[in-house]
Amino acid sequence: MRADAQRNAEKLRAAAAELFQERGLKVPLEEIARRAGVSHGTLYNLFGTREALIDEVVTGLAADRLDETAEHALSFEEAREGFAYYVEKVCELQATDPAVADVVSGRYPAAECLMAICAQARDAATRIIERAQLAGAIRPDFTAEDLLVFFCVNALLAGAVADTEPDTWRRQVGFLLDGLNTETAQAPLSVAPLTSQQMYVVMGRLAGTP
Amino acid sequence: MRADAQRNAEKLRAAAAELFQERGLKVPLEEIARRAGVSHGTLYNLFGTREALIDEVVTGLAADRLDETAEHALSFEEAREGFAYYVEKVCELQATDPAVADVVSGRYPAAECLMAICAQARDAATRIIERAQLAGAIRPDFTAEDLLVFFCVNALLAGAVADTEPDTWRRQVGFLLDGLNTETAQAPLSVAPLTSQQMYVVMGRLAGTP
DNA sequence: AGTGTTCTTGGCCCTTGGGTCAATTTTCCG
DNA sequence: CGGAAAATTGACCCAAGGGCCAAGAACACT
Repeated sequence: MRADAQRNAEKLRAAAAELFQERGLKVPLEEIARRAGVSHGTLYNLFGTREALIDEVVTGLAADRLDETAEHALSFEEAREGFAYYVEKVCELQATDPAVADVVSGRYPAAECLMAICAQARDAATRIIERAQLAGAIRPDFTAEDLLVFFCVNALLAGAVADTEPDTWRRQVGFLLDGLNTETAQAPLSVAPLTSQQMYVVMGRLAGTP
Repeated sequence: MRADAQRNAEKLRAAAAELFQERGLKVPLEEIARRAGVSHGTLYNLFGTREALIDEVVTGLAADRLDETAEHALSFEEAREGFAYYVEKVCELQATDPAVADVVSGRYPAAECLMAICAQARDAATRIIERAQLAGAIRPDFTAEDLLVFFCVNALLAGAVADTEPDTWRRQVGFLLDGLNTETAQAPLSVAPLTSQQMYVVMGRLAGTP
């Protein structure tokens, strides 16, 4: 790869990272090219698809913060508090960074690294949920799939309110957390939980991958 | 208005009602015209905008069923049961009829009748919630705005799962209902409820009216 | 039936965004 | 420095949808 191409790729990665964080992963490629100061043809030359570009920058965008959050959640003495922390913190990350919202929502299933991070989030959720359930802190019929679907939905809500009421999503999170307590009346759920595959399908549709 | 124009308008209303129920209020106008057997130019002639067309058919599409649901909810002896019935039933209507989902979500704020129905739903929600709160059945900090926002979010979820897992939304509804019980631990909410105006803005954005 | 009014038609333009490609420019290396 | 190889450019194409409008068809009144 020639030196100028190398430089352009770097500029594009930087511009993409910025714009992804500002406006989410579906920002027009053309704008990324513009911010990088190259023509959009060059972007297609160097990366080919949006997914490839995502894969090169998304780790730095989201993985670290998500991992940290999960780790910290598991370090709480009280499993319930750890769980509540995890849910709120992930939602907060989504609300403050559209790129994280899109990553957690598994938008762009064709982006391998993205989906890896998404799967990782699912695993972390499983561990945190199971720990809380073993401690008798949250209802036993709540699954990681339920939580990830909730995250997707929260991403939409948080995105919708970002510039006017940036914190309303916290109310819905509050209702959810209270609905998961073991003490709650807990009318048994009438519907089976989603499988992992079903969850990915649902998330894809929620994110609008037609 | 000439007789043929009258006939065409009727055919268009019928086609619109059908397609709105099948695919939601944002179905391409061009398809409505095609199903009605006229050119899309005619549709623009007779109605001008999508909103005008919506206004002429939406009452029949949604108002009756929503009213009935609210009325029935208020006829329960137990306020809590009435409330739970209302939430589940509205969500079910949304899940089985994309047009209802769009109406409740207040998509197309420019459509007067639509917004009237939406406001009516909000009033009904207020009455049902207040009754349940007076009976001590649900938490006092839950507002009609919270519920309408939840409905919007549910509309998105239900739409996303309609053809594969048409009932998953019931799980999230179950969590919400359990989260609203008065017995629940009820960590106080950290965020103020939305005002009515704010709610409409949020709903508009959720529905994707840019 | 004639004739003026009203409707319909379908082609055309606009916008957004993804994607392609021939011609041009830049780089690199002998 | 010169020329081959590599990269860049920006014009162009496509698709979906909304919307406009001049020409022609249908209607209705006399």
